[in-house]
Amino acid sequence: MEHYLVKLKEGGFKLTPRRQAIVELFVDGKSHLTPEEVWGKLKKQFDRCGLPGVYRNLESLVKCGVLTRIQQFDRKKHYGLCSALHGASHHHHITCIKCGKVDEIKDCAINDTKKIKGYKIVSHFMQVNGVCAGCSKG
Amino acid sequence: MEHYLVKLKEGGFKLTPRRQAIVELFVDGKSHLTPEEVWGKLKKQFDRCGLPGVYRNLESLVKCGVLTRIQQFDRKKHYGLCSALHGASHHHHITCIKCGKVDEIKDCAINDTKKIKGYKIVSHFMQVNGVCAGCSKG
DNA sequence: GTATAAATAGAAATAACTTCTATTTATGGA
DNA sequence: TCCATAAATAGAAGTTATTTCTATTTATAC
Repeated sequence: MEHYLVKLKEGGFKLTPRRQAIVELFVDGKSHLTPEEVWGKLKKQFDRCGLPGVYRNLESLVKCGVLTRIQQFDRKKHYGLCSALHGASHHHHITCIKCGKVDEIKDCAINDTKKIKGYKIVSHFMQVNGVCAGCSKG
Repeated sequence: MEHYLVKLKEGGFKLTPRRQAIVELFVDGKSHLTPEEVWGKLKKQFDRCGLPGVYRNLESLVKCGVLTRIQQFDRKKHYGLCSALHGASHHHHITCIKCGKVDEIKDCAINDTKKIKGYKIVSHFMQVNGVCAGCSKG
């Protein structure tokens, strides 16, 4: 938890109660959330609480490396905790389609210096969806 | 071109002028397009032409395997030609960020029978963005 | 404490996409 | 070649997620 708040400050962002609460949601919940879901949970803690603020904070948290955006083929934004400790070691995410848990995949065939089919690679995105050990048992 | 129209019919879809024109756009343009972009080009060919029809047709073309959806981190849908001949051989896409050209990547470390970190893999998505040979020269 | 810029709520606006209804059209069979 | 049918269509209206705007509040550095 501490670690994430440090990242926020390092990114030049202020440490507000809203932001702390949002980070806590992700740390405790261990799942990925949409802005609306975050808002729903946040409203329980704060009397007055605006959805636009949630959107802005989620993007701020992405900018300073606390969260990562996750692609789903719906029209919503999805965010998950980016738990790569100590900076930007290259990794992707695997998401449990039952409970929403997000884990990391460290090994990845792509790296941005490699060339594929004559393309100079600029960036890449990978996401794996599956059922986690816990949910498989259930 | 012919090949794609066959796929449409095989999928139980009618072969309408709209659909042929849409497929042609992708075949000729060799790039990925948003529904709005498709609509813009289509309006030049057809006097009356509705945007909802474009959305529906693009989804139909995905269903029969002619097009594939491509993820970008904007709020728009993106479609590209799915040029895997003769059925669903597993592949991903590499997109040129300059000209929008889409190519295929055949080798992929992930396959859906494998297990990662205890997860039973259900599906995965990969996209690579780069600059193609042609655009690198320019 | 106080000045400052950043963060905030709430309202209003935007943009992308979807649904609905009536009309038109591709297609397979007579 | 004509006809019946279900599918495809346009255009209008609706929906939903996200963004912008304005005035107010608040974290932080001094």
